[in-house]
Amino acid sequence: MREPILALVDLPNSTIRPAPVDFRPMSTDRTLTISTTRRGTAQLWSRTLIPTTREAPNDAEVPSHVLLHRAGFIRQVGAGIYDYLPLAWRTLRKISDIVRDEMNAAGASEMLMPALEPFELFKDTKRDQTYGDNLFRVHDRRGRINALAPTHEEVITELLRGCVNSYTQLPLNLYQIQTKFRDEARPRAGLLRCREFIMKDAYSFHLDVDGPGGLNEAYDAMFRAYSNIFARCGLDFSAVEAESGPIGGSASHEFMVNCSSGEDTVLKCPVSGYAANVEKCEIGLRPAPSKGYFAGDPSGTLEEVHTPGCPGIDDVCKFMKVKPQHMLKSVLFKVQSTPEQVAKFGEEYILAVVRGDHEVNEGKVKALSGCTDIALADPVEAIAKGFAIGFVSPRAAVGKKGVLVLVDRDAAIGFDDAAGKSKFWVTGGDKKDYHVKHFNWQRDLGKDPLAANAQGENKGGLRGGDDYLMVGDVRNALEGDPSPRADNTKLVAARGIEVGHIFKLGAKYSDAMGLRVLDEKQQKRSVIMGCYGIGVSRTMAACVEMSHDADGIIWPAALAPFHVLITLMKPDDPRQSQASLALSRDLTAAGIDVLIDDRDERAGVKFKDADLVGLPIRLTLGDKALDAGGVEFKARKGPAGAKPEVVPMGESVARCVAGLNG
RNA sequence: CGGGGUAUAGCGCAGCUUGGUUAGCGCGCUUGACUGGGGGUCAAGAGGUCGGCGGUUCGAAUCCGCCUACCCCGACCA
Repeated sequence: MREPILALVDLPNSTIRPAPVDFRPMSTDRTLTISTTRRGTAQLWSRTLIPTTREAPNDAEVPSHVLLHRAGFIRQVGAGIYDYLPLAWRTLRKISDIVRDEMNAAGASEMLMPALEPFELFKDTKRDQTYGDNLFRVHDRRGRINALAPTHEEVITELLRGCVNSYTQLPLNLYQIQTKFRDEARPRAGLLRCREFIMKDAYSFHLDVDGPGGLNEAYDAMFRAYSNIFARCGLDFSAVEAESGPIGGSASHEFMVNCSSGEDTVLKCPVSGYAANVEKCEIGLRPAPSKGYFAGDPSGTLEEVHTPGCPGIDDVCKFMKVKPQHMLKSVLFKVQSTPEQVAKFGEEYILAVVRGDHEVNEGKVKALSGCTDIALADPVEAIAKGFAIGFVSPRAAVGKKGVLVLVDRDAAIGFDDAAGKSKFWVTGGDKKDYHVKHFNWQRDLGKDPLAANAQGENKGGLRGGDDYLMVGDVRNALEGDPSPRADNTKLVAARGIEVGHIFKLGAKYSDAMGLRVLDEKQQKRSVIMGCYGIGVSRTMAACVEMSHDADGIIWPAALAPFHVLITLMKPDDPRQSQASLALSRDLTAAGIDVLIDDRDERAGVKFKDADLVGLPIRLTLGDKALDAGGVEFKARKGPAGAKPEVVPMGESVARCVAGLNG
């Protein structure tokens, strides 16, 4: 067996398995000094676990999954469950450290809550329902149900209820970095959608929304902190307006790592800087048709077409040889009324109509209708009410009480200005297996819909209101749509991976759980909350998605598990190993983390692994460079065929520092 | 939850259609020799409940049934 490199540092000869190396600088002065400067760490490749592989498992498809596996960062344990090996854990720690740094600087305090929670807590906020099957349930020995926490709003609100009762204790911002659990319907894409993942979640508490100490102030501080965090991580990211989703609340922003393989679509205005998730994105002013909405003669006689087994737009288009943009898509929502409301107004529905090639946006339907509590109608129930699901047209609403029709601007066209003729519409036949062509708004809804609206005819509408039909924006924005923030500017689409999300929650959780404080006027007031999440493990994967090449990962210096890899050409050679130890001492003293590849492998293997693992700088120590009194310096990120450069030993630390900062 | 697919050594795969000695191949691993700056060569090895259970059969990796796990598309998704 070859002489271990470690024997170079006076170690007892008796140790078979080498003891940890003392990488501290040799000094005659053994006085302990306290330093606030971070010292880098050094690690021998042969004495840690970095199981690189030439091939990835067949299961891995996305680049981050393949590369994190091949480079020895992660191993899969089960669906959506992974081991974080030493390199991964170092990177995760680096992310967490940056997160802590910025959260603390923004006035938040770190704490830790349990992963296991009594199930009752989720019943209090009805999230046992809204989270549904995504909530992991655990039965204990007494048959009680516990939840594995997917997030901690309930726990922290409950905590605060017990210890905060005066406005003088607010505002507060508390956070934790912890493993979260979600029983995802379909875990996928390696670390990007897991059932167990590491997350930073923060919760802020306020007496007011506005003013000093208010929610808006904390929200803005978190927005800045998040921007700092992702910038310091070295990520290319965008902050975009977002839908707040089932967690509830008003304003919300997502932080997206810009990456073509991302599964979220964002739309950006190149002029104003406005950016939003496709689910949230507003659409700017769309030019109204010259003759007005719904105006235009029929393109022909309303004609029924037998379309057996074609409930979907695609099926009909194929069957009838018509383009989706000539179809009307009608999507039925049911208003979620209380029993009292049902007694007063009956069952109520909203029919959203968009062009066949567009998608209905539920948030916009809520906004335009003024109904915040709606859900896709149950097909069976809807059919019983006379809506032929799959074959519904706007005509289905005519004559029915308690139905509001929302028509997207692009679907409310009667005369096609661009084509210079009446619009040809295909839509549902309102009975199973039939569609109609030559649909015309004015003729087939009985009268000019907007005029009928104004005159209170047609007897539709919600909650006794007058409108039975409204025209507006009820569809998802698309690339090329007008920007809502700049004239004559089109929205541009981009893909991203969500790594952070901040919300203004309001009093949703505090009201549900009775978290109230006494204000200066002795009044009980609901506490206003915000919550702020960062997917730590997802950030690591997103970084790899964003930054890799055919050879492997390319880590930004801030997230690299080690900053510098010293590749020893001949670990057995005393001159080389001695030089590597001296070099690593100097580097760690300068705060640089060093991995020394001391394996007895061929050069090719070591270089391939170096590229795969992707540390920012590789220093190669071999006879060539040593004879020249230096070390070879090569940046991982750089021109593909760049020749390594020999740097004099004395300048190597400075070069590394410069390379890492640059 | 709907649709599709896969399961054979640590990883990637062949064998199955048409059942039949000891289940193969590449990578990796161990030992040795030669090598030594981009996954080297040669030699000798170790490593398998063929995902599980049941059935058919003289005989099952192979045929049949059930189950499980994992992956992909969709639905879903702070």
